Amino acid sequence: MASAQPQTPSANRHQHVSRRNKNIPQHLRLTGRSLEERLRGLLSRLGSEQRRQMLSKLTQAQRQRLEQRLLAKQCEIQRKSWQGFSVAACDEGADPGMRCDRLPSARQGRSCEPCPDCRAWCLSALSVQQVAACPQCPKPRKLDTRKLLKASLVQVRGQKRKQGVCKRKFAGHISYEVLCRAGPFCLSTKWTRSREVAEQYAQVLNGIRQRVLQSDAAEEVRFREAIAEELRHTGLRAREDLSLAFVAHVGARYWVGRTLETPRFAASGADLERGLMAYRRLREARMAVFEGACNELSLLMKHSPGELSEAWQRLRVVYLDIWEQAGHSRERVARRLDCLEAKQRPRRLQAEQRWRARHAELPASRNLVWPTQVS
DNA sequence: CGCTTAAACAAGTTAACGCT
DNA sequence: AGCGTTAACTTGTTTAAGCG
Repeated sequence: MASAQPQTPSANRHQHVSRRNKNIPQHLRLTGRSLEERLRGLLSRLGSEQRRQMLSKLTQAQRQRLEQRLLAKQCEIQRKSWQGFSVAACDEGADPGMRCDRLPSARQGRSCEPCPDCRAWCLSALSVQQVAACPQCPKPRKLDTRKLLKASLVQVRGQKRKQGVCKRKFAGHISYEVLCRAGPFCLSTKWTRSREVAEQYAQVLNGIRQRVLQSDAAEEVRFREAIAEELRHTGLRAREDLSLAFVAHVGARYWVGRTLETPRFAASGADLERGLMAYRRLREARMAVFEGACNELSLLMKHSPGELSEAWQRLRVVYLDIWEQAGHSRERVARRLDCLEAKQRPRRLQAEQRWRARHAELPASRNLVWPTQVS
């Protein structure tokens, strides 16, 4: 029977929570104003199935309040992250010597899509549609995952992001490194504990990148000139101030499932020239076959397996030479290549089988000649 | 349009070095 | 020797774009 005493909304809520608590073990029961904090802690310790069970026992109001807290926290992390710094998702109270982990992502089993406005990820145990409770995105919406992902990407592309500043934790100290891609070259600076210094480095690297992208000269020429011009402009020294270094990449997906990179070279003096020479040699070897975006089958439409194999042998030898000349063990690098090749082999063989099947279906006139064009 | 890759981006790992 | 620090890789993820 209902009490004769008039109850405030909060008293009502409290009684509701208490009824729900009957289904929950004593040590997990939730009461009073510490509800969200305790829930957050508990949920982080539970497995996914237990978490689901736990959440099913909560009231709508409890769930909403919890979600608001969680989303607000996630939004904060994401906001910082998208402002340009990679912010660790670790707890503030974690061991200062611990490395920080990346935020969970789709390929690691993320089961919901990001909020398109604040890019927060809701917990997998919570309903995707509850994203509407996010304080950053007050509009309730039914989530169409495809549209949603597209919208979020547009949003991010529209934002001006400070890219390339990597934040790391070394035994309690935060350090920053700046990385920047300029065409096939990946520039990096030394580590610094100062965020301001890192931002300054990022500006320099971004300046180099812009100059590389704007120039019409040959890749190596514009890279060399961009570094020189930007350093002249800023008054910084490549080696002394930035420890500026770079690696260059060439595609080798068909053979090893990924790009090949040169060893790391200092981006100044003779080392810069050695690095550019290494890249030139790799590039020349790679240019023997088509370089554009294509899958294994498309590549086989342009070159025979024999041609591709020959091209790979040349590229491989050049790659090993470059690493050996840079002071690395040829055997060790070769072993790594072998390992990558072995991983990629089934995929390559499957493509060759598919190609043979398709090749057999083509009219005889199209079977006779291999396209030799390399663009 | 869906699939695939190269390019770009970001973070993890290892090992060497210097300091106490 | 043990520990902190960081250079030098190494690997995973996302984005942009080509192709059937």
